[in-house]
Amino acid sequence: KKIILLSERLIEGVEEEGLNLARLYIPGLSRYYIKRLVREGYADEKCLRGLREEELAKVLPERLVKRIQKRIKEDKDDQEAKKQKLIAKDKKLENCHPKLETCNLSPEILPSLLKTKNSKLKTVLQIDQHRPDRIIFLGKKIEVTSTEFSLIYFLAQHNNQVMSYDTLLDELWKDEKDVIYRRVNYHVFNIKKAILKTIGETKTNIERIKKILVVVPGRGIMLNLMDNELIINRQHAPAPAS
DNA sequence: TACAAGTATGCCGAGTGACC
DNA sequence: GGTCACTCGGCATACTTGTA
Repeated sequence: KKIILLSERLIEGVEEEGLNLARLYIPGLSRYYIKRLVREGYADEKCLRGLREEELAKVLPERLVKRIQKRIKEDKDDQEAKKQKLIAKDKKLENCHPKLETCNLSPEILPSLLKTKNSKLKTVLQIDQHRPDRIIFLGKKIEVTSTEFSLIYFLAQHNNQVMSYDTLLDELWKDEKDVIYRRVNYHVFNIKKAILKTIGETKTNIERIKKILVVVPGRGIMLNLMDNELIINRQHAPAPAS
């Protein structure tokens, strides 16, 4: 246990007290800033959650503060969404399978009994909120920048919906007034390039990427995946064997 | 712990090519 | 010819890393 802890410290370059913060994998939260946070007594996500923006800004640069606040907000929203989803699922199960009610099975087990054939389809895109430095495409890790991650994450949250340039600009650059659609294009292009570089720049792959990251001329951009082809993880996921 | 140097990132301007 | 998507090079800034 001590050796595991030590190697984790070596990898992250922080003291033991800073490991909880390092495990958040927030881009820009380097060992230097982790140390500053620990020194101020903010050693984990819980501490950060209780902090106001102004307090965080005393220790960290504004840009990093915004990034942390955004992560905390998304975590909160996600927990709420999961709760609602579970409630809805339970209700659905009660209606469709009245007999199961009498089996004393937990709500966690019930859904697995009702899996459809579709759930066996291969995952195309996997996004882990705690690893904003990469996405997983067809089982392969693809490194992305924080902006690229935010973009793909937003598109994934609105899978199969054309997101207009205005919406994307509002969402990703809400504090800036002079952003132009070229920025969006630039990052979309970078994502495509990174994916193709990893999976291979063949004609088939190029076509496939075009069908998945659809640019609708004059309207916007859409992520086009089946529900079962897309996984958005909010928890630590095991690394793929690539 | 602090700082200098190196690296990564984000952005813009400009250019190209495809399509209508 | 106009519009749009894509690409590249260069620059400023933010961030990371090595080290005294």
